[in-house]
Amino acid sequence: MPRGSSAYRATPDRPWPSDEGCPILHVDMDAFFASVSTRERPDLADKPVVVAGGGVRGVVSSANYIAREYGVRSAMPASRARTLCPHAVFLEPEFEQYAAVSRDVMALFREMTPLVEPVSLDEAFLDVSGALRRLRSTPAQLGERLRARVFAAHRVSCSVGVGPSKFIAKLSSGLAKPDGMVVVPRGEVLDFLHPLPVSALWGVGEVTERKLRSYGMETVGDIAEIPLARLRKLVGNAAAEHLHTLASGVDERRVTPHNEEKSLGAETTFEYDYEDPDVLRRELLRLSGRVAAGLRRKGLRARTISIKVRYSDFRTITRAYTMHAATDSSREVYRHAERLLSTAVAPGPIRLLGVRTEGLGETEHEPTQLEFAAETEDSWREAEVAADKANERFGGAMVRPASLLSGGARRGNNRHDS
DNA sequence: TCTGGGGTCCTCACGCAG
DNA sequence: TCTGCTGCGTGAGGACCC
Repeated sequence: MPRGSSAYRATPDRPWPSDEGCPILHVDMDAFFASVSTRERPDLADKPVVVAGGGVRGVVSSANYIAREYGVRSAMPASRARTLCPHAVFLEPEFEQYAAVSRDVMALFREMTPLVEPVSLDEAFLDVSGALRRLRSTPAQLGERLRARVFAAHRVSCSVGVGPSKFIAKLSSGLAKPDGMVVVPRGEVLDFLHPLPVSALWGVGEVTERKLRSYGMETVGDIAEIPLARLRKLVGNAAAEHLHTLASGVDERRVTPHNEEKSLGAETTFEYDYEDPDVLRRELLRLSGRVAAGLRRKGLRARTISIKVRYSDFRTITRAYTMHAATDSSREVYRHAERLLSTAVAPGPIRLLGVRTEGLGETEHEPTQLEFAAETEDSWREAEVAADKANERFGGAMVRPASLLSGGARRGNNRHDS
């Protein structure tokens, strides 16, 4: 950007730029997992720290800013991170702790405004338009107050972007990192936006960036200028509309506190590739149980069951089956997943297996016609609900199918298998 | 370098029905 | 009766996000 991101920051001799008409805040925790895992460890304060899943196939979940100076990035294979920064301290992720801190931080946000939309454990959008008068503050003042409160309560820093829309607020928080705040005035959106590289647009990843660059489009301004019809030919209708609108500084998406879930799944990468049908079936049973338990916990049922298989050469396939009636039964999910695996998947060494459920709807306790036909289904479900309660009470998977009691596959980075 | 896990959304192909 | 068109549901795959 011509003015540089510093133009949108406050300095000791210059106040914040105008935040009038900028009610959207994007709050992003700085190197969240690494920060939480090291906040009780002053001995690690000046050392590179990498949080990465265990196993030979783990990837980096988070790296502190010292490790990033060596080129370590999240989603990078842990083996690569070790090569780049051999003296870094590698920590196992502590997901329960991250989730607990995240819950508390989101609760802090909700004290300011009910319009909080969590994006992930470590970031959220806030619409503070209703809170301005009540708290007698401007958006920038609220942003600074939030940052101070989060640090005081949890000793982890966060960055805040303030803007007229979600997209601008999100870009701003990225520029504010680490531990800062950026305000982009409503009247300066296009000046801010147009010099940025095309990859700054939400929805432009590696592939689309390559494509756009190959047609000479380097900046967001280039996207705004190109005729929509030409952009459609390049990236398809929906993406073209989306990119063109964002590049013109328009983003009318609201902050929505409750988004309905569209799918629920679980997958696992094995430490070694497996081909043995018994091992694969056991893993499928475990994954089906986890997914169905998740459905029951959330009061949901699914109509479509799909499985995902990644072969040793990284070729990935999915196979799906849609049922007449929705289910939340582990047994039912497994039955369809197993049939897909045995009939629709070519044999070969497999590194990843996944189960996903889609077409979600809320649980209706009135049994469906088909469930009447399947006389035993209700009693199975009752047994599964009882098992859920036992697992909830005693923690972990205390109650599980007998076939899971021994001889499982060696799994890699199992995030939720505590 | 050798690639996790949990998601959303889009495109395209195909079968089916009107 | 056959063909083309259109809309819809489904399935598969891919790109992208955190």
